[in-house]
Amino acid sequence: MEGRHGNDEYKKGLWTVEEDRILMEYVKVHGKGKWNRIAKMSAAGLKRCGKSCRLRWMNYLSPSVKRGDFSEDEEDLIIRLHNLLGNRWSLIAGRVPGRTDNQVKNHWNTYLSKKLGIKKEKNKVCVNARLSSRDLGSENRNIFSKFNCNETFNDNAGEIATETVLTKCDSDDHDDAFKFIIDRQEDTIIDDNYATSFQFSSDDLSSHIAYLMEPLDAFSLDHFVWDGL
DNA sequence: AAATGGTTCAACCGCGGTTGC
DNA sequence: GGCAACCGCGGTTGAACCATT
Repeated sequence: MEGRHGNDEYKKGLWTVEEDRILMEYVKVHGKGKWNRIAKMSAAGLKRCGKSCRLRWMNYLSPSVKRGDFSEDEEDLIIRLHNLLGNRWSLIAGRVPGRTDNQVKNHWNTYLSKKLGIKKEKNKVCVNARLSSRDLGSENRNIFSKFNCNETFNDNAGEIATETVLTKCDSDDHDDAFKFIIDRQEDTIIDDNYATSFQFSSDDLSSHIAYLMEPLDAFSLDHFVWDGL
C-alpha cells in the first residue's frame, strides 16, 4: 500500500510552481490516472507519490476547479445537500459545479457549520416498520435481519440517491412488525420538508415506500410508522 | 515591533473498495 | 481465491496568514 510509514523517496508539503508545471505537462501528454507512474518517469523529475499528484490535480490544477469565494447560491446548495447527505463531501461536491470535495469540506468546517451553529453528534434514526404480508411473504417473514435500503431524497436540489443498510434489531409480538435502525450521517440536520422514498430489497423480496418527511414530527403512511429522531 | 492566539485551507493519512494479474 | 497496485473518500494536521494585545 502506498502512503504507509514515512517515505524519504517522495517529497511532501506545499507544491512549488515548478512541480505544478511538471504535473500539468504530464497530464497534458498522458492524461489523468496512472498517477504512480509520474514519479517513476525519471524524465519528469517530480519526486511526488501518486497520491499526492492525484490530489494536487483534482483539488487545484484541474481546469474544472473553480477558485475564489463561495457564492450565496453555492452556500445555500451546500447547506441543503448537507442536510440530506451529511458529511458525504464527494457526493455534495458533485452537485456544486467546479467545487471539489476538499473545498466543500473546508468551507463547511471553517464557516458554514459555525454560521449554522451545528454541533457534531451522532444521528441515529429509529424506524418502526410494519411490512404487510403483501410486501413480505409469510414464508419470508422471519428470515431477514438486514435490508439494503436505497433512499432517494427529492428537494429543490433535485433527486439524490443514498444507500443505507437497515438492520432489524427487534420485533414485537406482531409477526409483521420490525424495528430498524437507520444510521444516518453525522451532522445531519433536517430543517425543511422534503420528499423521500425507501426501496427495500433483499434476495427474494422488494418493497417500495414513499412519503413526505416532516422532521421532528412522528408520522405514518401506509404501513410505516415513524418513530422520530 | 513582537508575542500570542485564532482561522484557513492545502496536503497528508489511514482505510475500504476496485481492478488486474 | 490471494495478492498487490491503484483509486477515492473522509478525518486530521500543520504551515501560513490574520487579528488582537
